[in-house]
Amino acid sequence: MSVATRAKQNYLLAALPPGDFERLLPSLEEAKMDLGQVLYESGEQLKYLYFPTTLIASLLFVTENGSSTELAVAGREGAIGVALFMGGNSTNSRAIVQSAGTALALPAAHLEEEFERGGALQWILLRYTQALITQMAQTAVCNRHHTLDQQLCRWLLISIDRLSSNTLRMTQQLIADMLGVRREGVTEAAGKLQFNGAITYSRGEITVINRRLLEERVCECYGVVNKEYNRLLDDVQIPRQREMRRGNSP
Amino acid sequence: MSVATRAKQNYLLAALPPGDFERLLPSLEEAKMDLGQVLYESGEQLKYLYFPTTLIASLLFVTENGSSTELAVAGREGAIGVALFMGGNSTNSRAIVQSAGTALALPAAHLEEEFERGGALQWILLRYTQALITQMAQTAVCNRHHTLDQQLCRWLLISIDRLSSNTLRMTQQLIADMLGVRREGVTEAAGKLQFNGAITYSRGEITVINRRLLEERVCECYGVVNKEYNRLLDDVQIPRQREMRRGNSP
DNA sequence: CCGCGTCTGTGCGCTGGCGTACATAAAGAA
DNA sequence: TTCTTTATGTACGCCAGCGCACAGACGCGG
Repeated sequence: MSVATRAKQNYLLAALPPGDFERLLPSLEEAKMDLGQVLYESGEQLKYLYFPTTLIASLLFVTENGSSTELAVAGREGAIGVALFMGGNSTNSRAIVQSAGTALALPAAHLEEEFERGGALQWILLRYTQALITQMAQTAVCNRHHTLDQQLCRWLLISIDRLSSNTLRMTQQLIADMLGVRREGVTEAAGKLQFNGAITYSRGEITVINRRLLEERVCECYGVVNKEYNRLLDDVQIPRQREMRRGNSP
Repeated sequence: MSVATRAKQNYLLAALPPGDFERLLPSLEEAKMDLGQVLYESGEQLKYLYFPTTLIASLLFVTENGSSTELAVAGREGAIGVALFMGGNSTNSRAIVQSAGTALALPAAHLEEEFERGGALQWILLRYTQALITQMAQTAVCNRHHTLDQQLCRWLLISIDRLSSNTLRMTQQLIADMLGVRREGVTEAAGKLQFNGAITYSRGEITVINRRLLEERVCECYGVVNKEYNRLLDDVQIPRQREMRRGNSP
């Protein structure tokens, strides 16, 4: 598969107008990554902006005492490493691969160069960042107000939305780490979902067999974030018909 | 007090190089706002980017059932309405005045124009946004892992950091709404702090009398966010000595 | 000065999630 | 096979925070 074909699998890259897309292409490096692999570490100088094509990554924060919290998830609909163009070049969070696959890596220097042009890439990345902010904000809300059961549903939906299959390779321990809860809590919540026929699982493989049931149980956060993504990305996905600038004149 | 003098009270504006600063000045409108006043509503088209000079604003998300969560706080060290330049021009959150005071309002059109230049203002606003992201992320972490007692300490410190006094006009009910908890919970936590001599309060007025005690009790989140702000803002505060571009070459 | 609205204090039962400890079960290695 | 590791199930006590109900207490307006 050519890099161009791969690149089209990432929604942000696919939304670039032809000129910008082709200018970017030679700088993109394919990266195949396994479950648990670290894209960047907290405080570390970022080297690449990653555009996932098939992988999913999780943005985690790890506290002093070792407990963690997932702040957001990014897959083919987004990019990983926004601190590179926002300034600072590093984050407090850690990004790890939640589902193995490939991404295209854009070296920091090329990203900066392209971002500085102030063209389509800048515009798209900023909008995506806005969507990412929404996701993080909703995570804060969800952590405050919603039950573990609901959060697990949300997490499962978010994950399979970014995959082409509805099977995840993921132990309950790992899910617990993402959600920042006890593993036993996940066991219990997952048990209920399995009992209700929403999912099946065994030893590190979870399959969603009835998506509707998850959607019935999930909290509003899932929908809120999706809606906001769509609002922002709908604009992005017809970039050629729009003026490549900020503002939303009709 | 002249607009220029006022503008210098906001750290972001103050950090602009003379040229950019003066170009911006005529567009800035002074706004005096009271406690509880809404800067923008969820989903509403933003009209201004606000640079607080003395007021503090709270970014809130309100869920379907009416409970709320504070996502971040912004005062003279920042700006309110980042969605304006990030794209989308609206947010899911609501911004309300948490402590009465003044702000300078930059109309959306002027902001866009200036942002498009890709100069100092863009650079500073993006960095600030990165800091804001950190704050939101840490709120998510804090909501997950830390106790109400700790969160109240954090909230108090964040607030007085943005004021010149250490007295807040704020009822416990309002604090509870910000933190997304019960009012009774705040009463209890505040009671402990008063007993320990960290604060005093009565009927909508809280005074921090021993900051150290708060710092001893607060969770790591407070420090993490501050440190990241400083890392990002230290660069900003010596803008004339730096090249006004991204990257952090020594 | 009185009355009323607002703000704060307190009590009680409930539940979600935690910490801990240990039991079973499946996959892989020898 | 048998042993070992890893994944999942279950149980028990504990506590933070919730929801609810109501009791002072302060302050303002009439």
